[in-house]
Amino acid sequence: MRKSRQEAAATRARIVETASTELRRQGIAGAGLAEIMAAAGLTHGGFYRHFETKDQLVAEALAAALAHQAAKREAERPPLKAIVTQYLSTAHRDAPGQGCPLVSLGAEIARAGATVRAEATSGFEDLVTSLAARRGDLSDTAARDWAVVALSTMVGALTLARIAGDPVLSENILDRARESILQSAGLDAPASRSGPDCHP
Amino acid sequence: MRKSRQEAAATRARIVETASTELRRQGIAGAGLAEIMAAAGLTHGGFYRHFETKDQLVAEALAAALAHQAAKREAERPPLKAIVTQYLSTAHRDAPGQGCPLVSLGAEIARAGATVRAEATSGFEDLVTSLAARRGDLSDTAARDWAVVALSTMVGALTLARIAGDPVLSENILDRARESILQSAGLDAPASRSGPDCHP
DNA sequence: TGTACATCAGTGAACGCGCGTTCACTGATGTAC
DNA sequence: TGTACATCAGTGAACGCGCGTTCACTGATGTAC
Repeated sequence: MRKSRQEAAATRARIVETASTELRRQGIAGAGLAEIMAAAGLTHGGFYRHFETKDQLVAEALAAALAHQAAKREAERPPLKAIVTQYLSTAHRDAPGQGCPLVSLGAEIARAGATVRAEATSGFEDLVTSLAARRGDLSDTAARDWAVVALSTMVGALTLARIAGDPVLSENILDRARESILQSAGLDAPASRSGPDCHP
Repeated sequence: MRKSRQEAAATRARIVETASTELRRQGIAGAGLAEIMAAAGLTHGGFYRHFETKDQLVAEALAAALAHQAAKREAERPPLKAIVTQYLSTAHRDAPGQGCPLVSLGAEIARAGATVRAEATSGFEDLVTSLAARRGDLSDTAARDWAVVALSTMVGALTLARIAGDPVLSENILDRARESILQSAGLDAPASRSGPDCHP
């Protein structure tokens, strides 16, 4: 049953990829190794041919999730407005398995070991840098300061939007956060809450 | 070994209180019933004299945590600046067991059942109302909109500050978020990053 | 007010279950000659 | 290039452990007369 080195490497990458989705979907404590391996089309016994512990897989899956999103930003080079709008969309809210791990795993990362936290911090820095780089109108320092606050708002709003049961409230949180960030970046006129037809 | 009704009610309240700390400290999945009961000075067998399931305890403990903080705001009536400053303090960051459950349990609440999410949503609304009520300079609608964004920033910044391993980075996140929120409320002059003595 | 009995808060042992981890085994791959 | 043997990716069963939950039991509390 031995597989070639190439196949084994592909299997390993598939486990990391599957884990990065399952962990974001169910949380670190909520996603079991047997479940992850089954989702990758394998039995759980083979896990330790590739990883030393679950913690190692968690760290690699988190890094993969962050790297995947960083690579996408690097390839597509979306403008600031697109990044913020996509982050604060209902699509992102409803697909935690493909979304930002800082939100889906936030509190669990904060409780995790140094390796996992270091990966998350590195991903945080990448995101801040990506946002700041799109504020050509500001000095580097001011751009970074702005980006730290913008990302905080994005992470908090997405967390709260996922908690809110009422869809109207949930969308309202996303909308207000998006408006505020875009406005603070000079990308959006202050919104008229009642729409263009409020005066008869 | 039977206890009086008064003692039993006190025991029940003690379990909820202990759980509200342990759950925030270790997460919903991370805090076991035996551990919570032991922390409350009891054996785990008696748990089901007071609660039907762990989920019921989680919902009550979450409600208790949120109600405790709301009662404190109601009693002390802190000004807006105090609320924001305390929320975004290193003390709050370093004491998740006593802190805002929307941060320590955020993603887990989002995955939880309707009861738990409804409690969290109600606590979120209370916080938004508390913040908005302190913006006498704005209309009700504008105040609420501002409060939703401010709370998003607070939740996100505290989450990220707990993830960051580097204490300098962690405090920087809290500081930038606090400055931004206070400035947007007209409570703080735009900070000079280099301090008052930068010019010799 | 005192007595007899039912209630039930809390204990401690046990339940089945799924967890992360280990291991004997299989058989195709990789290596040495 | 072909053969002999070592390696090891993946399987499937098993490990100990802690989980949420159940239960027989104890004895003080609450209730009925």
